[in-house]
Amino acid sequence: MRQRQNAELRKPEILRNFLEILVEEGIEGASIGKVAKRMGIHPSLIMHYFSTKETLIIEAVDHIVHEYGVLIDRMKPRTADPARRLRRLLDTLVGDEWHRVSEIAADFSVISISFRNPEVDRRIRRLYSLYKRFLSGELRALMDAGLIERRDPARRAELLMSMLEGYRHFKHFFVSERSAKSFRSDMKRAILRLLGTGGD
Amino acid sequence: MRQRQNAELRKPEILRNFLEILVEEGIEGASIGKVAKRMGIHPSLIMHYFSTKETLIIEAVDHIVHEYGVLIDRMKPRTADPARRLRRLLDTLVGDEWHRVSEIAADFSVISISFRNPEVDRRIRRLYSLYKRFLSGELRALMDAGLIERRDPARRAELLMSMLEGYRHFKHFFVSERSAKSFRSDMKRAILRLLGTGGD
DNA sequence: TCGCTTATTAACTGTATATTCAGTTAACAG
DNA sequence: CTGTTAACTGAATATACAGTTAATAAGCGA
Repeated sequence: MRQRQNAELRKPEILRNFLEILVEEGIEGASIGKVAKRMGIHPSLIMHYFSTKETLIIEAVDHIVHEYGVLIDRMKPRTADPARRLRRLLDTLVGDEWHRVSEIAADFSVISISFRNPEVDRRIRRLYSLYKRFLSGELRALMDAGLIERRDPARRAELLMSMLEGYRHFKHFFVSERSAKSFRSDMKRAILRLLGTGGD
Repeated sequence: MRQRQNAELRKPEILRNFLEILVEEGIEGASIGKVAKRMGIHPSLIMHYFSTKETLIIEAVDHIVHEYGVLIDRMKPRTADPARRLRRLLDTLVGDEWHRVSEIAADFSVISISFRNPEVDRRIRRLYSLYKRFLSGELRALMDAGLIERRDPARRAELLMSMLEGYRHFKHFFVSERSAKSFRSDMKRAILRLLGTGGD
């Protein structure tokens, strides 16, 4: 019996290690045995905290989803000035911070799991709903301020999310081929055009 | 020895069954044993044709990539009339056919694999290159015809691909919530706006 | 110090995994 | 009919897997 810790410390530590393996080896390579070996503990200790692998996966997904939730929350505007809000929104959405939170490899694993795991699917959908609600609200405010074209905010939000998801996906495959910077500014301009700002 | 077939028949049959399981259970659930059981053959027969699981995976990926390649090829215009070409291109890109070729669940699995398998990664990148080259060419032609705004065709192609990838991703999560039809027409209009057509 | 809770390990189970190898059977060419 | 090739099977490999149960040991309050 090496180190003795309590659940408050051990559980997140297990979760962290599981997520690391998920990134490195994908869901097909993420096993309880590997997590235990990496941590230098007995596999059954993991079973002690998470009674089944399924719950370990769910809690890992919850962790990722929660991090994105926090990020969305942090995006909430601190200023009333619409022009600054728009700029800040854009900078955040196509900024690096957003993409640093969670490894894209982990996200793909999670989505991959969601195809067969209804619980995981529900969580992703809930996150997207939150995201959409936030963006719709922001767009509506920008429309009211006359900064972007007045259209159905929810539908515009869906298009915007679609674009951002594609951006994220593509950045992974093209960031090395060409400077990520110019792709980012291209994307920003494309978003502004989609939203219908006066200029450009 | 039940049925005796030759490699030309057996190999693709194994591949087909493997892909089916990949869609149903993901890469984490796709095993040689399951494929064998589903086909009513012995696991070692699969090893006989594909000496390792790795090559089975690679050949499965090749199959999917090839199908997309064919699709891109089929998109090549049959008419010289630029307006019709633009319409046809749009219809194909956001059309159902494109998304029916391969199950999106399989695609996610493939991308998921690509994070750890350089061979698979290479194949995806090659496909994207082909796709980009095709789209760049088409956009250039449309620019020459004065139908869309004149800009760097390659960069516009990247933005377009990004948008389409996001569309594809999102359609899966939102198609039930709202009519896919209106989302599709929204997307079409967004693309036209991105490309910069005269009206809207 | 006693006793309780809980963290932790040890020793398992049964099943699934990919892969190997040696052998068998069918088809077919000479 | 014979020999060769290729399709196919069966059994066995070692390893990894998730999960169970029972035994220890540490910490802590009484």
